[in-house]
Amino acid sequence: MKDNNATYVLLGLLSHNPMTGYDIKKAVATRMSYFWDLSYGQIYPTLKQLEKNKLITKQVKNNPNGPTRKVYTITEAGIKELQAWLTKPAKKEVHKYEFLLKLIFGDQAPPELNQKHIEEFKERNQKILQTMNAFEENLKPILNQSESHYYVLLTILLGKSISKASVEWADNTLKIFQEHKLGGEKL
Amino acid sequence: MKDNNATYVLLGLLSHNPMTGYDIKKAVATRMSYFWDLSYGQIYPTLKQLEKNKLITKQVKNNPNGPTRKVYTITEAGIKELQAWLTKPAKKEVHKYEFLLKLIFGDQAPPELNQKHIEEFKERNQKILQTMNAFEENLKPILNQSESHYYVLLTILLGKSISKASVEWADNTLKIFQEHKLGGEKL
DNA sequence: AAAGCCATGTAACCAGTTACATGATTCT
DNA sequence: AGAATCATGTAACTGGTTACATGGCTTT
Repeated sequence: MKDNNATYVLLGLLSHNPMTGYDIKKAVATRMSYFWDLSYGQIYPTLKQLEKNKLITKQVKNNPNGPTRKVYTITEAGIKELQAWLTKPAKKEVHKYEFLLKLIFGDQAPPELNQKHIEEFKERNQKILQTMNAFEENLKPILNQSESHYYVLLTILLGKSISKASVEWADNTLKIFQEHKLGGEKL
Repeated sequence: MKDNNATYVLLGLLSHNPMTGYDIKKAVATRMSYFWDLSYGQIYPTLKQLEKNKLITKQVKNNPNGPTRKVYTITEAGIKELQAWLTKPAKKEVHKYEFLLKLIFGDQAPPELNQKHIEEFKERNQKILQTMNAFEENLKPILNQSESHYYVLLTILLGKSISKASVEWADNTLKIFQEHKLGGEKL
């Protein structure tokens, strides 16, 4: 049994609801969009492997409009596996900020270009903030329906804080760029 | 010529100073620690390939105390390649928060465990904050020595803002956990 | 004496992306 | 009519990690 994170994302999601691979993709792309990602190239093979290890079971449902849906349900053994993983300390966060890679070598580029990278970073974060706010609004009215919603909310709140801090940094930095430009000097 | 990011990290660093593979590893681990990482398994093969493509040149320096140092210097063609890459828009940021993956499935675990994950996240971010503050202090006195230092500073400031926001989120979240525990209810 | 740093590198592996293939239904 | 969504999946590739190998010097 492989113990990569993809495995536990699937087990975790299936611990809430039986789902198809397609559903899982969508669930990750929405409620985990800020901090995780999974492609079909990971999902389908992992589902197959989890089934083989009896951590999930499959029900093939005939679908009149479209291909047959394969709905997966977590087993007792699957729940145990998930819970065991939860007790292990989390690895440290991994970040890849390609734009910072470009900015840190900014002395090799015209200031306008550096500014453009910062502006685009700002826009990406504003978009994330909007998405997170929308999730939060959707979540609020159903918060009492399931304990799991509280935990989803917590992850959204972190996404919001970080995006907000990122937008603020971008604003401050752009201001500095602007001041130096007005003065006619190089940064 | 491959155009993965490792290539441009090396070109960028070498655009500031001639360096060995070992130096590059250390430079990434310090000034880029917040937003990038490279292993020797990427560095040495990439250096070889960059040399073959004449974007960098190698000087073998005999080293009395230890193995021979291979110092790499960027060429004109290398600078051009770097600058061309800088003009391309940056890909969006990639984040992996394994602890959020554990937290989002927190309904499958005892509250103390979720709390522990948050506390460890907080500690990681406090450590980063300390490191960033130390970098900032080291940078301040030499800020005028080279334009590139300003750009390094900007990346440090973003790292600081995000870590600060993360610590604050952790504090707020832990407070909520504490309140619910005192009240005897489940979260 | 042992741990850690300096300094090189490779091979095997694991993680993750992308492009492709298929095809019906539903929305604009 | 065309685009998007539903729904499955694989193969080839790229990116990145880890473990190993080597060995002297320096610090505790």
